Amino acid sequence: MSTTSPEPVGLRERKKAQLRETLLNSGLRLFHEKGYEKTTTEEIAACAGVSQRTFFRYFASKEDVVLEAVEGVDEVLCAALRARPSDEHPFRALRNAMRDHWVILERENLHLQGSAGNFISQSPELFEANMRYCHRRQAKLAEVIGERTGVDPATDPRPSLVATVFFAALNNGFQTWSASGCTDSTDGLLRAFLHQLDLVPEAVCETWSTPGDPHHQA
Amino acid sequence: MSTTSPEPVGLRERKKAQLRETLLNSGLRLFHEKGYEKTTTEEIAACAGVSQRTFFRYFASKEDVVLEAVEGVDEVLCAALRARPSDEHPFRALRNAMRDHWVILERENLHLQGSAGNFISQSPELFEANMRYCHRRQAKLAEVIGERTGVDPATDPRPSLVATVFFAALNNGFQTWSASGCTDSTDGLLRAFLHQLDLVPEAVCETWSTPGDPHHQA
DNA sequence: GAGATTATGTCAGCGACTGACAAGTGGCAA
DNA sequence: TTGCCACTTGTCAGTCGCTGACATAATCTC
Repeated sequence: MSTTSPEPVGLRERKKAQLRETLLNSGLRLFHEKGYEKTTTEEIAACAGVSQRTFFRYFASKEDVVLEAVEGVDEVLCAALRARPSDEHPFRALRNAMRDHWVILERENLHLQGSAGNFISQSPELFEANMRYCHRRQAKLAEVIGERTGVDPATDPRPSLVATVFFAALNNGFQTWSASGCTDSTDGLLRAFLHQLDLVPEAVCETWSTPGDPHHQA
Repeated sequence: MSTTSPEPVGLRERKKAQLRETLLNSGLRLFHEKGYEKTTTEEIAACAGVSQRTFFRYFASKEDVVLEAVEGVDEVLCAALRARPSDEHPFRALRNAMRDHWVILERENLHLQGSAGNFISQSPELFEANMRYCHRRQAKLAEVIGERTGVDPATDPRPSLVATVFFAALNNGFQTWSASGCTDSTDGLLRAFLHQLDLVPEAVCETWSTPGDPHHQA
């Protein structure tokens, strides 16, 4: 794995971590093959060679399998955000981190988390489910934004607001992308994301361009 | 009801509409009394004097009962938005429509939809569920924004982006409001909403105020 | 190697939700 | 009014996500 986690020492802990990953892989693979809805938790468990009950001892819900994968992706995004110059405006930094993060994901595309991100993007079935995660995910992003700007997300609502708006724009981008056929795999999606992010200022404070001119360059 | 719907003519249709409303009222009342999670669909059905199966013939899911009520509230919001001067910036108009809409809701507070809105606000249990509706709800808002600005939401992504960001800010406001005790019923919530909405420009494009000065007047 | 922890399987059960079938009710024409 | 048709409803059985309880088996500790 690319994510740095402390290596478990005992045999028991090693087996546990191993089973968790087996379950995760089984779930993602089945979701990819048959679709999220058509995959049952029993199948995931059977695929990993354990009982359904054991599956639920490792994952609180079926959705959590997806969330687990997404969190891996988010870690890369947070790292990319931390790497941005600290004088960049938070939202702009997030936008640029998104672009950087995409490159990193593509570079490490062999990793599971990366393919999980793709698979979520490719399955409109998961779009709504993905939205549900956002408010869990935004907390982490808000944390990093708080670090960058030197404010405490617990007292200042702005970091989480930035994160929330960021995900909102992403969701919108995903919608337009999937509405427009979503033929190309990842490149078009990134473009859609960046496009939405760049439209946000106009959508909330800048001059709203004339209706006769709906198009404009990125 | 405050919502204008064509009166059903036949006895059959009238009974149907009546049962639908009975189920809706039963659901909302039980949610309010026992909480959303602790209310079963069987109880709602029994409370309305029908079988569970019949409940699911009127509502696709338990969540849809809440959505139904929220949609009533959204209609008021859309009307308030239409009433705003057309030269107002879409996001600003939405923000002001929110304030107007609140007044209307309070004035018609005896109506069911209004109390439903309150009840959702008061139940943190429903916050996550509420988020799920947003992307259904935003489509309607985007429609009205499209009317106002003279662009087609199907081709121009900005109306739905405005709506998405609007709901994102609202969600954030709800979070901070419920995190801070949520003692006052509705007035504090409106203030939290407006506060978040007013922070959005700063969060995405304007100057990010210094960390040493976390507070600022509304 | 014995005893205490911990992980797992099995089983039974709840609640949301669905399909199928039978029975009741309203609408309408002869 | 009668009789037929469409529609609505209840009942039943079943699926799936998810959980608690208990017994068994694996691991860890001494």
